[in-house]
Amino acid sequence: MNKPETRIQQRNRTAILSAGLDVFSQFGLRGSTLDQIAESAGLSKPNLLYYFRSKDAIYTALLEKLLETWLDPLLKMDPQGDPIQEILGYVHRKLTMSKEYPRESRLFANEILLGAPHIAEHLSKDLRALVAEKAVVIKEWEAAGKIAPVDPYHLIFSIWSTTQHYADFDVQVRAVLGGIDPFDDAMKYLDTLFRRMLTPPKV
Amino acid sequence: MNKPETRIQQRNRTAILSAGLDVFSQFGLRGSTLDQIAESAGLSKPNLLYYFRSKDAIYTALLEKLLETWLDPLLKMDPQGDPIQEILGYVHRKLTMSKEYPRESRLFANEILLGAPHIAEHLSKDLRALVAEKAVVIKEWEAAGKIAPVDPYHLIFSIWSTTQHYADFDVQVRAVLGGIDPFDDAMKYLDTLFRRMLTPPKV
DNA sequence: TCGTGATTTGACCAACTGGTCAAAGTGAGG
DNA sequence: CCTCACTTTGACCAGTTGGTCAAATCACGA
Repeated sequence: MNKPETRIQQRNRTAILSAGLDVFSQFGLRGSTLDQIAESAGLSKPNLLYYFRSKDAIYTALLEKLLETWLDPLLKMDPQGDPIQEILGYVHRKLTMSKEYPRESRLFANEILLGAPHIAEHLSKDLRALVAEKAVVIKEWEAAGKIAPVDPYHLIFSIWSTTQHYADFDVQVRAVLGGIDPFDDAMKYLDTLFRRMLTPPKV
Repeated sequence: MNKPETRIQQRNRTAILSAGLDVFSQFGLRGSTLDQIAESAGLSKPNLLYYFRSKDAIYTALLEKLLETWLDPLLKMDPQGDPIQEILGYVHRKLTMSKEYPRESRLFANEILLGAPHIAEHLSKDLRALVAEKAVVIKEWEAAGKIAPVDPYHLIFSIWSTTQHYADFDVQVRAVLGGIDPFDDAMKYLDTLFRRMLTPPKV
């Protein structure tokens, strides 16, 4: 049923999504115009709309593609691994994503900040299920005495917030630090923070 | 020079700012229209513009008023107080603000996410100075052995991010938790998180 | 080389939106 | 009750923007 994509289609769709990511992450959905995206993609506006039905379609396609990538680090947290290493590894991966993919982080943040109208369902289904599953794992680690007692949901929220902060609030972080690159120190700090949080008290 | 405000001016300006906060925090600057704000304020559009020069003027006025309120909790951190109590008190106040003033938090978050074009200068002056000052205090507490060694800047970032997360990403938090009010558990969790982070190791 | 479907575009449109303005309405002090 | 400054508004405008369309151009297999 699905016709295979021609090389031109592939190239142009990719260019449009890339341009869309650039523009949407800077100005938000309502703040971005088709002309901006078209120019950034090196295409004419009608040509954009030949590949995507509407502005919203570009935005939605982008979000959906993004969601997988975004959940992947949590998915990779291994129930069989060493608990503290697994959680710290998750923090590490998440912070690295903030550094490597700040545009994606900001696009996502903007969507949620404005009420997540395009992905509400996804959040309350897939995301919720995934977090619930990992929360169980964390509770088991706790029961086994491998980590200190902790609310797994809020632990995850705090990992999300602290790591994404360096992408989403980048301007503020740099204003406060005066231009020093924050990521190295952030990694050390967050490692310490969650290590102290999770290390079981000596008996 | 400044004429005193009449009662009508006071009432209407207040109504406009309140409506602006409501609308801007939901849709962002570009996503909000004067008509929306006017309707929400119970005024006609030209009447809005009798009180504020432009849409941007409403937004800017709102941001400036907000900034004081926003920094106040950090300002109140007392160098003379008990270190751990002071920092945990700050966390507490900040989370309470997320609960009581989510619109303000989201408005602020949106501004920064989009590059903080209206308050960039403020961030790199006032905010930066305030944080630097408090960082010194925290370092002194550390030197006195009252708290565990910690990077004061990233400590503050992590307090901002974890507390504001409950306002800014409210939709996501509630989607994951399935409607349970997050704030009580969040308070317990964050108290634990920062207490474990800051409690000095036994010698 | 040709024909056909895929691709591209200039011209255009309707809706929306920020902002203006002249005129009408209103209320508090004299 | 009158006046004058303050307040309010309907009508309007110009720029922007998402989206359409018919016609032109291109690319590729036969």
